[in-house]
Amino acid sequence: MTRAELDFSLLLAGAARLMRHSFMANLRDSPLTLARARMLIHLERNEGIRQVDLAELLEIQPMTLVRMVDQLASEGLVERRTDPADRRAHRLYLTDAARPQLDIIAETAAAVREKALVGLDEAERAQLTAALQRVCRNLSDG
Amino acid sequence: MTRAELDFSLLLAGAARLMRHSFMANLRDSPLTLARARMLIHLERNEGIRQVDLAELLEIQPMTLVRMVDQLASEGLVERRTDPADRRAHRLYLTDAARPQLDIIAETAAAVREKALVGLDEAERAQLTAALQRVCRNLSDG
DNA sequence: ACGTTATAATCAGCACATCTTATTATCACT
DNA sequence: AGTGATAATAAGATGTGCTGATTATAACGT
Repeated sequence: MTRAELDFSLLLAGAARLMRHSFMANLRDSPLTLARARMLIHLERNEGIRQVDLAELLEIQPMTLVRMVDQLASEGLVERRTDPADRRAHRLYLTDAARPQLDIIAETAAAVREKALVGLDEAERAQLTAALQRVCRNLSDG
Repeated sequence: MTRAELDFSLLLAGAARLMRHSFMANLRDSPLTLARARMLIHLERNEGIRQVDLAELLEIQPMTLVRMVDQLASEGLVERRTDPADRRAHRLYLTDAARPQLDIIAETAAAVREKALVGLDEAERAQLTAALQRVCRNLSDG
């Protein structure tokens, strides 16, 4: 661990990079990536959401979401249905094929979390979670 | 903050993404990015390092580093010199033009850190840093 | 001394996540 | 009916990473 790693930005970026490696290693045989998993999870909790609203939830640009939906749709995990009340809009739904993928995501996330948090007790884990949530809030506004 | 954000992997990835946005916003008029900044910082502390060794330090593939060195060299921030003792190898050096960039990096990192850590006292910041370092160690091995 | 193997860098080509700018269809409001 | 906003998308770019193949050089074993 060099001194450079002590800087917060690099430390956070490094942790995220390592976590993503770990996540991907657990998903080697799956069409999923962390970003796609993130999208599926949000979709599970917000089925029927419009693309523009999901993009805002994920804090990405609508066009970025279009591409991700294209991929997930081509893999048969997500379905676009035109909104009957607004023919400009598409509403997004998970397919049956997506359900087992969501289970895999949950297992993978649990495995990565356990590996990442080895040596931290419950209180420390709660503190870390709370601190990261605070960081997200701080960086989100403005 | 949805329930999905509570999952550790997504929370960490989200925090890193927001941090990177913030970092980039602070560097809008610069040729630097977070990855390039990371490389320059490691280079500052290890001038004359060979590419393969820097790649290992950064935990990226040598080819990935070649591209980054190409970019930084084309911007005049980094210089390749052939190793007199091993004509296969290049040793990397910062140019004078890189020094002010390193100052900018330090300022940007400080600004981002302050924005990210608003509302956390010194003890909480130290805990967060320690926890993230532990996470990095945990995810690094294996 | 020579041949094999390992190493350093690079070429070529790809994948993913992300952006910006512009376009099209549709909606909402006046 | 006309104007402006909105939803999705097209087109094209960038940044960050990968794998596999290639070239030059070094190191080692016999």
